Amino acid sequence: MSSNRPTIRDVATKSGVSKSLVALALSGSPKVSPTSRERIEKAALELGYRPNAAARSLSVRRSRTIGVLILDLHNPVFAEILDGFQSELREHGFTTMLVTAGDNPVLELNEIDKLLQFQVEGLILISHRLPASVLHDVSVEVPTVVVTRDDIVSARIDTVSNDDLAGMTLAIDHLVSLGHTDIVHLSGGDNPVSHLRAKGYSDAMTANGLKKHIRIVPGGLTEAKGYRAAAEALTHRPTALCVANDIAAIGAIAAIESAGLRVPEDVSVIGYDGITLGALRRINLTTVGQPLTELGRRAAERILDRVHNPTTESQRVHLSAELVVRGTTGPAPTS
Amino acid sequence: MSSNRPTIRDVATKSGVSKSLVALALSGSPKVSPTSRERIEKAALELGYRPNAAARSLSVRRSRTIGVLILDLHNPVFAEILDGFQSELREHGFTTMLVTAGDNPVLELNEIDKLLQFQVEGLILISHRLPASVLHDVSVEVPTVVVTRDDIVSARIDTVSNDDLAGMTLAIDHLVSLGHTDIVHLSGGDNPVSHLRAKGYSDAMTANGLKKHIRIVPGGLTEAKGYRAAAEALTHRPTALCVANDIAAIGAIAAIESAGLRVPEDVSVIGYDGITLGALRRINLTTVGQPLTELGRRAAERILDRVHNPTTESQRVHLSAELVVRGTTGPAPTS
DNA sequence: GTGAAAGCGCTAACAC
DNA sequence: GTGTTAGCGCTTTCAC
Repeated sequence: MSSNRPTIRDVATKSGVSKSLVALALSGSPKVSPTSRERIEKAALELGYRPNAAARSLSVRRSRTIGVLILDLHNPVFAEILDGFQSELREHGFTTMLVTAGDNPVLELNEIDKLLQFQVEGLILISHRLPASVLHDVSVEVPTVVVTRDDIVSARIDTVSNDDLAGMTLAIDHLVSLGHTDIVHLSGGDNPVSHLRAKGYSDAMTANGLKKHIRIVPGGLTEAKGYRAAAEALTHRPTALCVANDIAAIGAIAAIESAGLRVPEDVSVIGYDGITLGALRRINLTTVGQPLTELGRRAAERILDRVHNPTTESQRVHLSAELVVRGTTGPAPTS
Repeated sequence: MSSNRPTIRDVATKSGVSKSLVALALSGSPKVSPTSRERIEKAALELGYRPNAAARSLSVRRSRTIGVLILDLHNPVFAEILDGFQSELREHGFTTMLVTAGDNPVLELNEIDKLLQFQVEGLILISHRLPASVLHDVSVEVPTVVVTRDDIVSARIDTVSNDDLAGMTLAIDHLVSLGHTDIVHLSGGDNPVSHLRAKGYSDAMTANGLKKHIRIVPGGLTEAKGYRAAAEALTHRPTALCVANDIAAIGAIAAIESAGLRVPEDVSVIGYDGITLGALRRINLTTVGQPLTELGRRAAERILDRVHNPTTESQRVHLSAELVVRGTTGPAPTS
């Protein structure tokens, strides 16, 4: 189109020097005379020159860009993780290219492909549901770190996650210590993290001698799905609901209340994630908190490491979750 | 580095044809014999060929990318707007490149610069606080649409926003109809949108003959700031709080309750934005709802239009907000 | 149908 | 210090 943006060539002619000298000057090389440098900088400024990243990337064969795929921007969890690595990467001169694919696995793959076409130097994948095989293929091309998921066992993929199994144990032990036995798990649906949490629930129940009480109601990671799952779970009158994540837990609470029951007097509810959403202050949700920002920070650290020495072995970073006791859990009702 | 990603040249040699034929075939040109096409596609697949976006962008001088600057991913408002244009742009073959700058105006400018270096073909700016002069400079280089803000009067910038003035009138009229007169506005701080909403409040109060009751307490757009502002406002015991946005309103409610007051029996609260956050279902916030996804959709429409015919005059799209009466507003207490 | 060649804007040897 | 040159991977005339 009318793309008459000034190029390095324009700056060169305007300041009466060669292209390469402009390049040198603009990259702050010491081997440029002060006079030339000044003239060049002046010309660049007047022209409103802005380097073309595509051209540079093509030439140096480095994009200095990290691609980030986020599952769902609606869940504050992701915004918090993002906080963690965005600034970190920026400090190291990397731009982050952020894409989302809604809830569509095909699009997800598609977006990763686009990221790769842009020659990103690394990939941070947050809570996707891509099969391990695809991830492996991708990781061959570019350093990849997967956040909030540690079920990937590839020598080329780093993972940064909290220990969901241990986290769930925290939740169940807490409920058991309050006297609960009829603890139902509202699952997060068919994705790796949710599978893990469901397993954590079962394991912890078994460890507490409550194997017979294990009951999992299929749910999802959204508020609406938490609501529906809770409504179903309630037909058997459990005394506690252990929910796959905070957002769904909020939905569960709504369901409990519309059933005319009180939280935590009649039913206790515990979530997972530890989002610091304002609205939660009021709900005062008991939950298992992940160090979200730290998760992001560590992801940046891993990717940076891999980008700089591509041969390093992959690492699996585990951060521990902690129990955050607030107002939605209480003693089991003594019916 | 070890960048041995296959190029079009590799595909060419492997399939025994020329570079240009590969390009033609891969772009689906009809003037390629079925035989060649098949061979080329097979080679591309086997090699795992992926076109280099930087090279293409350089060659065709189009990036097919739209840059998006979002103020703060934590506020669900932005995620919803994003939903609106992301899919729209994708359908039209554009990739969106998303950046955030936290709460830092300098970084914001910096990020825009980066976007421009990547040769984005359009810019969508969401609720930034950049001065009009900067915006103007940017809009000269690339089609720009500003969302949720309409105080920009540049012939080259499109705006897509709701009518904050009218929205505030809705809020105040609602409260007045419930018998309230002591209505305090908790402002959103020093940014264009908040200024507008504050003005809307004042205007509407005046229109209702309540000019003397006008009182604005400086706040902010986060839950914490809403909490603090409400705490201050409460010292004068208003009967209603009209808050700059939903998130801050949630904070305000928390403040009211910790002061031992009830919502809405003692104090009514109305927010602004109409976020569909799960947690809100429980709080049941009365608010002025903006058509957020639609706002995003229209932004995409505008940018697409401008990209395709750069000479079109800029437009100012106004969408109307609507009153969403829920549980946090009620009749003024009959002290 | 297919190939050769030029060029997008930049960087990086390499000469001078 | 400064200029020349080649080349990054791709698209796109233009011949054949």
